[in-house]
Amino acid sequence: MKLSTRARYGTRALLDLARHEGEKPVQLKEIAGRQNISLHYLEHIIAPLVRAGIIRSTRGARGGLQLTRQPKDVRLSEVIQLLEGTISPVDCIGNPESCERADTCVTRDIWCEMKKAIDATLDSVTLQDLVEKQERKEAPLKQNA
Amino acid sequence: MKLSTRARYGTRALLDLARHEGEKPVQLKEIAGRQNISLHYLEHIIAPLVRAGIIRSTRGARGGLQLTRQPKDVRLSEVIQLLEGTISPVDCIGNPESCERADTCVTRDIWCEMKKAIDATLDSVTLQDLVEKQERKEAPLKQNA
DNA sequence: ACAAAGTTTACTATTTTGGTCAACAATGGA
DNA sequence: TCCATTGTTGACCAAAATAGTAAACTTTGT
Ligand code: FES
Ligand code: FES
Repeated sequence: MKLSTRARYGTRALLDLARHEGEKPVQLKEIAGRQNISLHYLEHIIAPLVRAGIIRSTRGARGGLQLTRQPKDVRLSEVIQLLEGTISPVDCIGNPESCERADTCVTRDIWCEMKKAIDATLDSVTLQDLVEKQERKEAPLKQNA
Repeated sequence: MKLSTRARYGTRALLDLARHEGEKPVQLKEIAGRQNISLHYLEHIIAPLVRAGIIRSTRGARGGLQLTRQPKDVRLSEVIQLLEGTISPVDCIGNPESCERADTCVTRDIWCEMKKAIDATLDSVTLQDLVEKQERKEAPLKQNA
């Protein structure tokens, strides 16, 4: 029950992108540098997000990445789903055929509830939430003043 | 974010044990047979449960396994914890040192909430719940009569 | 044309998972 | 006492997933 580095790096990259977005696209290289993630590896991680249309990319000189939606409209549930492939603790949730006698299996119901709990948690958080949280954490002096 | 077979097999084995408990110990061989799990593999899976004292084992002729507590006092959270090692989606929940700058990391907070959600779900289910659920599923005719 | 970006494919090393096997230890019964 | 039976342990192994590297390729602005 571990999250892969893809999910963690990807989320951080997306958060980084959200925070540094402006008129101009943000280069993958910058994100990799700031987040201390291998550029080559990050390319692989970002790919599914681009394919899914969460990120728009423009190649060539002065190219880079941009979010296609506002951060408040990007839920972590969707992000993790794309990065992790699936969040199901067991395969038979998605396709009951993977286990024999899935219809009489009682543990399956429990794993199913687990998935729901995870989904609900991730669904309640948007990229905007993360951005705001980060800003609060990075400006503690202002809070105390 | 997948559960290992150890967690799934182990839970099923424990459920099987709870259902077939009587005066005499239940043999690992029987459980393996009923649940269609490799005996040798199941030995390894059961081991941490014995070590943790959830199961009492007696060796030798006519030996076998017995629960040390009533099924209603065995929570899945504890079982999965033992079988899976940890339920944390990331290491830095348990030991914050594993990530650098864990104190300013906002994604960590999210993963932490995920863990809480999972824990809560598993904590709300006991072995007894599973047994009852199973019995309801296996006797649908009686329900309809 | 050229340099600067992202894209894609191929490859690799390491770790985790999911087992198997065999020696061993303890126990009850003949 | 000895043996069959049952659980315990540690060594070992193959396959898959994970994490990462490298390089060729495509697109685009200047
Ligand atoms: S049906 Fe898949 S775990 Fe039981
Ligand atoms: S501190 Fe561990 S994920 Fe950020």
